[in-house]
Amino acid sequence: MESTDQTPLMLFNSLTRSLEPFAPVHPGEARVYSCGPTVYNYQHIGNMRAYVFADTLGRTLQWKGYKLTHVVNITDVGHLTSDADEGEDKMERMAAREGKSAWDIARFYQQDFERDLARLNVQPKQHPRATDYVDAMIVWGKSIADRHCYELDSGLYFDVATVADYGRLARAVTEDGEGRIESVEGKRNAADFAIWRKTPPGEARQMEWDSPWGRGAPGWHLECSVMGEALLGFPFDIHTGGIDHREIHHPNEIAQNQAFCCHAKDDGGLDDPRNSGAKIWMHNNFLIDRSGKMSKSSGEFLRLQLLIDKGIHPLAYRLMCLQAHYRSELEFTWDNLLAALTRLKRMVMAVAALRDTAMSAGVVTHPRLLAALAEFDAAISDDLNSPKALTVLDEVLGQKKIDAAERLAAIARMDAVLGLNVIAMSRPDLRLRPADATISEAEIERQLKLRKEARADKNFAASDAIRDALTAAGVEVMDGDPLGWEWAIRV
RNA sequence: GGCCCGAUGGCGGAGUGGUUACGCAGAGGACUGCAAAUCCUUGCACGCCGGUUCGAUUCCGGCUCGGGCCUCCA
Repeated sequence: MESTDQTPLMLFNSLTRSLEPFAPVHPGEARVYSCGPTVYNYQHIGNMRAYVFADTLGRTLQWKGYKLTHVVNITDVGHLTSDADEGEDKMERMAAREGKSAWDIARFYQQDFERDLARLNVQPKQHPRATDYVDAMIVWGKSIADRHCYELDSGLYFDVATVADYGRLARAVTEDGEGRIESVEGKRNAADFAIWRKTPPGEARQMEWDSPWGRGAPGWHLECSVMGEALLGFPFDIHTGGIDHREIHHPNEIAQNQAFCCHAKDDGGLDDPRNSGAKIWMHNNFLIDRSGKMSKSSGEFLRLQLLIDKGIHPLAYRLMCLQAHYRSELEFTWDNLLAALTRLKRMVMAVAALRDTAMSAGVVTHPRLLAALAEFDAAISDDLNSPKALTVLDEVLGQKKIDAAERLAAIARMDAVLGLNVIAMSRPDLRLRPADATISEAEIERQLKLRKEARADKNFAASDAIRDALTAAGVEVMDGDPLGWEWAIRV
């Protein structure tokens, strides 16, 4: 085994706003919980950045030799469209719109979500559903109710003043001020949140359960605390989510965890990393779309399927994400996505050329390659600097004087972290048929055969006419390329 | 109104107290009937004003501009 993975893994902890060395709670293991989607609709490509990030984190932990346990929850309990205890339940609203049950809606969109994960080469993870943990949530609620909660007509509320350091993660003082949070009548603190929401008298919901606080549904922060504890045990190593969760959801989750863990206010608070449930809290920044199509409330929105329909391979999207640091905002543009697709294509071609040369992956012994692996390790160990790690991969691809089998081995190791699957893909895999294509592949091949004959006869007028016709049909002819042709991508 | 962040070449995006990525696009070359694809080479940057420093794109302050969150959101 090469000694290339010696750099300590440094991760940015949002709780302390600083880089910290990863020190596993359980020797040799890494336990990670990533906030998953609410499955009331399709996920847009902005949502998916969080899972590409979480997956890259998981792969990095594996590269470092840790046995990974990774949970991505599925929120299938409908949350209200507003946090002010009013508004519709998102799940039930969509169910009504589509004429299905809320349960069917949840199953359908969970399936779609998991299909997108697979397309992005996200490694399989545990996907617990909130509805399967309602009993556990009630048990949890009962355990903290006396010391930390109070009951109102609308439900059981958590008193954030009962735990130390509330809101440290958010770094924001949310006391009064001119906040726009509409306070629920009777709440002790503006930031108090529901542990359990009672179904209003006279109403009935598709998803509701009996509890000591009446029939209703769990508050939306509770499920993550409960499933995280149930599947990973407190404290676990890393909790991830989108940066938006840093302000409300995760501070509330932490408060619940503190209440569950210690039941005392002077327990060291969040200075003791065991009290927050997870030791490290990581947040990915947003994918920004200036066209405004990232918002689900806008009706039409960008999702992975749309990219695929245009003939853009989903791993180009993954590469686009990896080209930026996860903590930086990333601007989505079609140009940027296409740039990533071109880069991916060239990487795949370069690796395929290596596979043609080398019988099999070799053992990495060349000093330059060992140095490259060390550089790669240093890059990802520096809070997952994937853009830099990618340049190392590019460099190895360009080291044409070094033995192909050795390079293949080094690339395979890097690819296992990046998850781009360049090690196994070949050029035709990237040639996705656009949804609006009209000409068949067989017809394209037939036309190209005719064109080849015309060219052999030096009948260039005929061959150019065929090419023009193919171009009009959205097919790009490439004579000097073994692949022969490609779909033209129109965005 | 409150809290916070950013400003890097045509676009995207790393990084650094002194020589500074990388990708895509562009340019030149090889190849080609032409074009495309591919390969090789390559030009281009660090918002403005001060300060600290031998030296700042990198540190500090101010300004301008942009963005995010405070409301379901990755």
